[in-house]
Amino acid sequence: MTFQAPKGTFDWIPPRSERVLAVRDALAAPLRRAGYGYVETPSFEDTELFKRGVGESTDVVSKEMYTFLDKGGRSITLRPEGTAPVVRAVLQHGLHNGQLPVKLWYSGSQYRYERAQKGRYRHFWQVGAEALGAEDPALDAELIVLAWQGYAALGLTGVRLLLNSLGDRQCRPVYRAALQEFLRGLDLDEPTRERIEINPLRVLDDKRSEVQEQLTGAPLVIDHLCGDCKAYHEEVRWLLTAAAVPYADDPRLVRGLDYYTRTTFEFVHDGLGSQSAVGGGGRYDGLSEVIGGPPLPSVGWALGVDRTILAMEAEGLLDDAADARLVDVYGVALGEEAKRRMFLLVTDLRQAGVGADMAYGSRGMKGAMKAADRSGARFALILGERDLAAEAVQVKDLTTAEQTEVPLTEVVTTLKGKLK
RNA sequence: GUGGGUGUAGCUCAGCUGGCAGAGCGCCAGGUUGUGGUCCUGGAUGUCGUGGGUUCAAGUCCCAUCACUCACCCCA
Repeated sequence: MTFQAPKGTFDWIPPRSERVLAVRDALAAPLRRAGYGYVETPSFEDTELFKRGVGESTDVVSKEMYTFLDKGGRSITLRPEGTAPVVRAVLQHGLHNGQLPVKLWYSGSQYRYERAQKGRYRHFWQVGAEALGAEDPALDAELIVLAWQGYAALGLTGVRLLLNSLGDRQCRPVYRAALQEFLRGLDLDEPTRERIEINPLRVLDDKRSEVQEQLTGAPLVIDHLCGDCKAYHEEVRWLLTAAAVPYADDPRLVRGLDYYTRTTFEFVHDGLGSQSAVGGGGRYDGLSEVIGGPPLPSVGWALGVDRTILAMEAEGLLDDAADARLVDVYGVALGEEAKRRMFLLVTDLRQAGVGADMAYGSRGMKGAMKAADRSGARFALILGERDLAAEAVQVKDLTTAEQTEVPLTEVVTTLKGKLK
């Protein structure tokens, strides 16, 4: 009997798993430099938080949540997204009672019950950022710039930024009604007709060509923005241009979650199979109130870690051989006494900050050297009876095959010097 | 939830109109009893996804089932 990872999930294993850490670090670094503090929230929350925060009309809530009753009869849901939990944490701890905006970032697992395909899994990882409690286009622009810098730091060149505004509580309802009227006149299937009444903006996102063809004359949000929203949007665009972040206006860009208002954006890439977004976000001025808090206009984004790795793979940015190289030094000991001494030597090296591994088990010289080679280490340390007698170790450069004898007492400093 | 494709060694896959289970890579060992990578030789590993059916005989044909995968819907 063997087990496998649950349907729709997968494992990160070496060497590729190194990229998970690297991507998280690269995406988080710009945030830390911009004053975002780290927040970690539970992987599960009260189901009601998502129902109200994300919106009952969304697919995420209506069919993609992992929901169960705990032993106390409480309805619990594995988080399908990170924003609502962060807002909940901010409200719970009163962070918004201090200086605003509250700037936070997070990194963690998300769960959605969906049919898996390339770039879309039931368990996935995101790095997210939220700036809460301030209505300022500079904040929207700041977040977009920080995400852009994160992608750039990873070497990605194929990420494109799509930008739109969804309006606010003044202009959005007017637009919504106009769009509904237009959509009701189209020839659409039943599920789509239902969507017109529940969440009409999402119809614009339909990928089917027979639907897209009919949408050519659809009213656009951008034409219905009120004066405030228009000015806000123009300022965001101006700041992005000034910061030299290229973007494309996409008047059809909408988002799947109900809480978005005004600024909406998506980072897209062509290497994700049928998916297109590596990251996305926007402004959510009404979310706090929806879950019982005070008005707290905010903006944020979430970037998919596994999708970012897919994008990097598509651009040929992954180097498995380099990722497999974990140590710089590899010990090869011959005989029991030498092995004991090598164990201490390797421990000393690690203590001194030098990555070191050694051959375990009962491999012969040849096998141990082979292991040294496979480890990707630059140097092999060879220690046998002769060397022990001489109180020395053979240091072999595996790239040049050059070998020198170094006194045991000097090995650590010698290697530290060579690896500088 | 719906549709297509694929399940054979650790990995990538071949296996024709049914007739002894295969290759490459990887792994282990030897060639070299203290030296890796290249090279040579040898070796181990399979419930051919699972269950049933047809047949003298099934990896191969039929049915069912499960898994994986890609796509739709939707989304990071």
